[in-house]
Formats: sequence, structure tokens, C-alpha cells
Amino acid sequence: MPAVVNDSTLEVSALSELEVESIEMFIGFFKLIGLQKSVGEIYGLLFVSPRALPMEEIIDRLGISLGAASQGLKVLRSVGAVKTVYTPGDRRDHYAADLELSKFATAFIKEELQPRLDRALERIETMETLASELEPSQQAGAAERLERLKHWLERGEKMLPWILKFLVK
Amino acid sequence: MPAVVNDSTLEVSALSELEVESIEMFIGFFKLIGLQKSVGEIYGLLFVSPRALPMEEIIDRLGISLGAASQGLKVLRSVGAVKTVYTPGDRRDHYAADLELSKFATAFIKEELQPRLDRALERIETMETLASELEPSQQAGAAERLERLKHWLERGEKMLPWILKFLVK
DNA sequence: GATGGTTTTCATTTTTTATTGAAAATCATG
DNA sequence: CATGATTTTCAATAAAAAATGAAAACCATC
Repeated sequence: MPAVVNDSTLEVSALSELEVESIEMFIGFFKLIGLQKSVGEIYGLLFVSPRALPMEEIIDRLGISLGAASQGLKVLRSVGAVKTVYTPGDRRDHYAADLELSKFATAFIKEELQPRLDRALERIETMETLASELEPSQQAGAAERLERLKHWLERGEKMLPWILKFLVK
Repeated sequence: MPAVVNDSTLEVSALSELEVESIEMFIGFFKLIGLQKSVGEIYGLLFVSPRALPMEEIIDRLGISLGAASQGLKVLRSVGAVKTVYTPGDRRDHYAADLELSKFATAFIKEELQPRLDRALERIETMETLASELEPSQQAGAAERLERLKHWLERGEKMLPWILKFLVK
């Protein structure tokens, strides 16, 4: 019989109610902008943590895998939602939530919405050419639809900078 | 050898380039707001169609199943993106795209974003209570984070009506 | 520059989500 | 009001997305 208990069986403190609320909330928001559950979990935990946490602790407390934690933190760093904090006497990185919430919305708009609008406007150019090759009786209708779509997309594009400004202020 | 060819082998016209462009574009947009591929396909096809199409034709041209077509049309009708058109001499419903594009954004905001913001603000109430039960040294930090989050969410909520107005105008 | 703690990567597995199509329900028409 | 065409539903299946964890890479320290 072993006299020494293996480290991996060390008790890990369960999530507090506060942490669970935070995690659930951010899972919901993040899913909305296309980020997976594990990313929301990590940010939710860090958001209410009074200190920066090393990856190992994030893994243990959330019960997620090494890979999910590493990748989740990578995503969060890439949008500036999490930053690493230097901790004297510890080789590990420690991660803290950046509280500038607007970064999520900003990242979503710049990385998802804006490119898709741009791409759609390109497609409309193509479609306008294709529509002009339809039989004459159908050209007018197609042109009108494309015009409406283009108008609406351009309106959306004009709105984005305004939204960004409002969010960041 | 059968003298008569079975109906199910009837030639179905392939999608035109114009249709493909439209379909790809709407698949992209719809995915962004959480709607599945088949819904985007149906709307993309109807958007460039000069006439209303019966479900059977949608199924044949897109090569999707009966169930996907029925469910997709249901979703599109529920957000007002597609309407049924009466066609004399045909028992089948015929479906046409509603060209009021703002309906998608409106539906997304009202059905996804707004409820999630409301729910988040409720959660913050709960979290504020839970934070007040933390050990005193941690209360101030937690309170500040929650305050920031609340402030930001309220700002977002105030923005939504403005966005809606701008989109619908 | 070797060691070993830490992090990243990525092929595999699991989970989640979307699609299918047969059966049930609906519904206009004779 | 019975028939058969049309549409909806939903359990089963397929496809897509996310999570896992072992191996590779990295990197501070001795």
C-alpha cells in the first residue's frame, strides 16, 4: 500500500455560485458570437477571479482538457480579452480577464460581420453581371432585388463604425 | 422493358450561376445569425426567383429533403422572410422571398440579443448578492467588475432600439 | 546545452447539431 | 365525407463542431 498519495488526487475546490453564474452568463454571450463553450467557461471563471490563474488551475477547476484550455486561452488572448500576468517565483503564465468588455463586440464586428458584408457586396457585383445576361423579361426584377440588397448592405456598413465608436467610448 | 419513364427520374434543372451566388451569400449571412445552411439555401433560391416556388421545386432544385424544406420554410415564415402566394389552379402553396431584408436583423436582435441581455442583467443582480457574501477583502474587486459589466450591458440595451430604427427605416 | 516544467499542436474521440424520410396529420376538392 | 395531394412531425442517421490527451515543441533555469 502506498504511503504517499499521488498529487493528481488532490482535492480541487468546486466552483462557487458566483463563479457558476459568471460562467453561465459568458457561455451564453460567447455562443452568440460564435465562440465555443470552453472559451466562455474560461472567461467566466477569470472574470470573477480576484487573482490571475495559471492554466493548470483553470483546467482543474473547470474540469476541461489541456487542449481546450490552451486553445481557449489562445482565442481569448487573440481578441485581447485575457492577458498574461507575471507572477514572481512561478514559471507558469498566469491569466487574468481584461475587463474591457467592448473587445468582444469589437472583435466580432471586425472579424465576422465586416468581412461578410464586404464579401456580400463583392458578390452583388458578380450577380449584377449575371443578371444582365438573363432573358430580358427577367432582368428588371432581378436588378431591383439586387439593388435593394445592395442598398441595405451599404446602410449596414455605414452603421458599423458608429456602433464601434459607441461601444468603445 | 418499361415503355414509360418514371416521374422521379425527370430532369431537374441545375442551379444557375446567379442562383448559386445568391444561395452562397445567404448561407453565410444566415449562419452568422445562427440559422442553418438549408434555411440559407432556401432563401437564397427564392431571393433571385422571378416567381413563387412550390415546396417540391425547392426540394428538387436544391436537392434537400422534404423535412429540411418544410422546417426551413417554417423558420423563414416565422421571421417574415418568406410569404406564401396563392396560385390559381394549384393546390400547393407557393413561396416567395419577402425582400424586406431588415427582418433578419430585427428577428435576430429581438429573439436572440435582447433576451440574452435581459437575462444577463438578471444574473448580475444575483451575482451582486453573492459577491456581498464574499470575504470582505474580495468584495470591492468583485463589485467593481460587476458594476462595469452592468454598465456595459445597459449601454448595449440602450443602443438596440436605435439600431432597430435605423435598420427598418 | 541538458533538464524538466509548461504550453502548443493535432489526430482521434465525443458531443452537438442538422438532415433525412417514413408515417401521421392536414386540407382542398370531387 | 372520402380521396389523394400536400405538408408537418419526429425518431433515426449523418454531418459538423468541439473536446480530449499524448506527443512534440518550447523555454527558463541550472
